[in-house]
Amino acid sequence: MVPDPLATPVQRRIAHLDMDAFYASVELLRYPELRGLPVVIGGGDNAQPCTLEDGTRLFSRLRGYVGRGVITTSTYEARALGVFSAMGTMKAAQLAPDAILLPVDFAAYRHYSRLFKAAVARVAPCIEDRGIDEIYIDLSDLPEPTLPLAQRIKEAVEQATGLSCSIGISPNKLLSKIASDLDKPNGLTIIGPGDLQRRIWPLPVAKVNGIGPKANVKLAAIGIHTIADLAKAPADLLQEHFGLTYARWLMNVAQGIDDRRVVTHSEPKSISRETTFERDLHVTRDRPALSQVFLRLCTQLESDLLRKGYVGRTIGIKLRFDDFRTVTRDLTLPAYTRDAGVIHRAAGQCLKRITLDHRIRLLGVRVGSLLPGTHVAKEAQLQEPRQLSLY
DNA sequence: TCTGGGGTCCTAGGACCC
DNA sequence: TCTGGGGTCCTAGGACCC
Repeated sequence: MVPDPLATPVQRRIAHLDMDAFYASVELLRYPELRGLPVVIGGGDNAQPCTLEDGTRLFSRLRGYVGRGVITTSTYEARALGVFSAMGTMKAAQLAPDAILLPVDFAAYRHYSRLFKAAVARVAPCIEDRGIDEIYIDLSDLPEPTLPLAQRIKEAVEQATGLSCSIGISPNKLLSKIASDLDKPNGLTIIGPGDLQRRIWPLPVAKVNGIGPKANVKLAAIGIHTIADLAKAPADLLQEHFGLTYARWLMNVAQGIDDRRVVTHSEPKSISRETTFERDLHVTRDRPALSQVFLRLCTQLESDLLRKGYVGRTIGIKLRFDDFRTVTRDLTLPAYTRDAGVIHRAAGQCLKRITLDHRIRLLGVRVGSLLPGTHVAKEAQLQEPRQLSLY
């Protein structure tokens, strides 16, 4: 039977679950003696703690950090000192020189990510992955009342990982995402009818997922700071500054309207590798170093594609210059590939199209237009390296 | 004290085809 | 010879997110 498009949509029940200070919390499982201290994650391997013969551990401090790293996560104690995600580590060292610095350990975070997602799935299986530390969950088809259900999910996560999370629940992703942040850490916030004006409207517009720094500045310039301001804003004013599409979306946001589904499966579109150099490299003088990194990125991509089972046919490069200007070039090949040599040659073609008149800060290589590799073996011919020298 | 690495989506212009 | 649309693919840049 065809669903009636005019039928009243059933109220959904969508949860957003966000792990609390995820990377830092995983590190605290491993180093419990750091609980209660300001700790930041973002060091390189030289920030690795060392263990003395008597078993006591020595930790690096932020003081004296030199390099181009950024903080990926900080404990709530470090946040109290003004240290937040994405802040340059050298700046963080100014603010909190005595904070503990730990290196990032993605393998460990991925492990705990799998654990918490599996635990949630046993309670509520309709899950959308939103990265390593957060998910959306569609609870609509579960019979249990919202509050005990949410508590059961939090307990399942705690049991499986020893970690706490914050959950927001509302009829849609937009509001649930905002809600999960309202009572962190270890929060549980349910947004029901009538809560929009009381709990959402007073918030700054930047709390909305999709309003980033640029849009925030533009909104502030026309006197819109809170979501209530946005709700009061005339439609034509918004349209004048943001265009029809984005203006409509903004107006829906202010009314708490969002029809996006919870997407339980998606295929990757691109895979990339990039690196920022410790110092900006000179195109000719540092040629050997640049070439070596360029080749390494391509071989890493080959193994990423192999491990994940994909081939791609759009090869792209990304350069960031010393003035932070970023340029990209890409090239679509006639056949799919995962071969490092093929990627390297195509990326080399891309590189030739860029005027290199500044030192280079970052180099990246990307493979897009991905297809699952097993399918391609039948449907499209994998390009052999020898054939590629024709290009 | 300049700002990581891995992604997605959107826009917009040009090529090319019908 | 001039003037059209529509549709798709490719490319570059930018905003945004975790």
